[in-house]
Amino acid sequence: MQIVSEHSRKDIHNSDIPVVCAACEARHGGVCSTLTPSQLTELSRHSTRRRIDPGSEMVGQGEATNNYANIIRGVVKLSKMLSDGRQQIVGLQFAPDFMGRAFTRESALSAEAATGIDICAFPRAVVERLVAEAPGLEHRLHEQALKELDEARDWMLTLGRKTAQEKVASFLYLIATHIDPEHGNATEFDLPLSRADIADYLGLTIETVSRQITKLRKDGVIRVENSRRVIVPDVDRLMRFAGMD
Amino acid sequence: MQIVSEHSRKDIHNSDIPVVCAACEARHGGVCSTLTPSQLTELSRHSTRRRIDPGSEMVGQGEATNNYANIIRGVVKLSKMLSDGRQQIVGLQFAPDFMGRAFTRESALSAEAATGIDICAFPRAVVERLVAEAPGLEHRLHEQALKELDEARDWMLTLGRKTAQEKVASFLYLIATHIDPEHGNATEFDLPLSRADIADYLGLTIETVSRQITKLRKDGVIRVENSRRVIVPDVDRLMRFAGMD
DNA sequence: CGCGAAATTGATGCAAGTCAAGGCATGTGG
DNA sequence: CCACATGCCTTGACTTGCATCAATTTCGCG
Repeated sequence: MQIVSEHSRKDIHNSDIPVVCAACEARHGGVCSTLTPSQLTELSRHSTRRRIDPGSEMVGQGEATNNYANIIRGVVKLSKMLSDGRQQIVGLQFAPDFMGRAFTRESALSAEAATGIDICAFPRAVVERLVAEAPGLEHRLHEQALKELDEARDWMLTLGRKTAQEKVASFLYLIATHIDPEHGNATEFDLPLSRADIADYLGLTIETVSRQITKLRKDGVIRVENSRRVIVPDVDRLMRFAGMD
Repeated sequence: MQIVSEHSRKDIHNSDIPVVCAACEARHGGVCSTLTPSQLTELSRHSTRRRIDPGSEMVGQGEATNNYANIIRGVVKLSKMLSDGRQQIVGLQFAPDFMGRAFTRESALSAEAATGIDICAFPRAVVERLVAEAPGLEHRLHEQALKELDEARDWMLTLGRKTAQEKVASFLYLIATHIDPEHGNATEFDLPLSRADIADYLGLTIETVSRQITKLRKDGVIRVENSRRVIVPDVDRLMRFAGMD
């Protein structure tokens, strides 16, 4: 867990938006959008910005979650493990998602930075107090939970019923539609996950992921540079390879 | 979708609990528990009891959800399908779960009665009005969403990383812990799902499910009668076969 | 009893896993 | 600047677990 924390302690007039928040990339998509300026000020007084290195664990499986956070930049992977070490990634969170679980003290998951990330973290207690007085906030958290539930169920279909080829194509399609702001027909991006992580997300082995990527490349569905950078000339075609119509 | 509906239109004093609700099996576990007597009366004035036959579809994939419902009795399966017909069950709902999605007009799922079920259904509009005035209700719905999210993620681990044997054992363990009120070390129950449904829930084929059940039987982990009735002499042992420690 | 649906069982094939070797970057110390 | 180590990724040869195809068998029910 890395450093660079920075309390915002300026004397701000209540009706103004705190400077840290005004410049915040997550201000509109994130939970903060439902708060009044004074609530935002209250929250920001207790918030800390953190930069976290790729690969470092944020919350271990079974640990108490004492903090909530908005992801400002980067990708977080949520995963579960069996006692013998088999692992499954059960969700990815992209900026500006909200992280941490309202009303549940225990996390059954471990959260780990897939890329380098920036977060804006708040202590549990402050969030819970705000939830009690701002009904819009709970509504917002509820919506986020429903969105995650939909994503989880979509992925269950992928895990249970798709072939390795379709799984890998589905993953690439997911990344293409979540990372790249472009929504045109062609797109290009860096994979936020290693082959090992992709395998854990898709319920496959590293070797199978690698072979399927090679196959998609040979079929002209994607082009690959440096094994991390992917170019998708035709997103619709990728989607068809993913078994989605 | 089957019949036997019965409006509750008695003249009830506001401070009393409606008779239909007083006798309702779902009153405590379900969403209704957070409502005041007058809100409960309001809700019950618009509610209908329905009995639904096994196998009949309640909401199709992509259809609008115009009703919410509490499950009074039975098991509902939520599933998703690919365009070529491959199917995956993404969740089971047991009484007294709440069904239907708050704040989302489209269901990306289809809901089907796995067993014969009884539900208590309310129109969308009434629920939404109550949510607006009863903050406790949204909290309750939020909690249900988080519970379903946890279950979905647990199942992702099962789908992605467990062997066929572990998957079937996991399913039997799930049913044992959800159907049977007994929490002792031994238990006995009827499977609410056919082999085909079990296969769709586990991402396997009917044949593999059947073979693994036979194998568990030969290993003495379970006993089977009439192919639906299952006896688990040692639940902890079943749990170990499910890959859970 | 006899029909149809559901479940079991067996034989065979194939997709994905396993095991093992090698490639390709990036880093480090001599 | 090179020699060597290290961490990913790719590729190949082989194995295996589950799917597929094909009969039966059992169950539920008129």
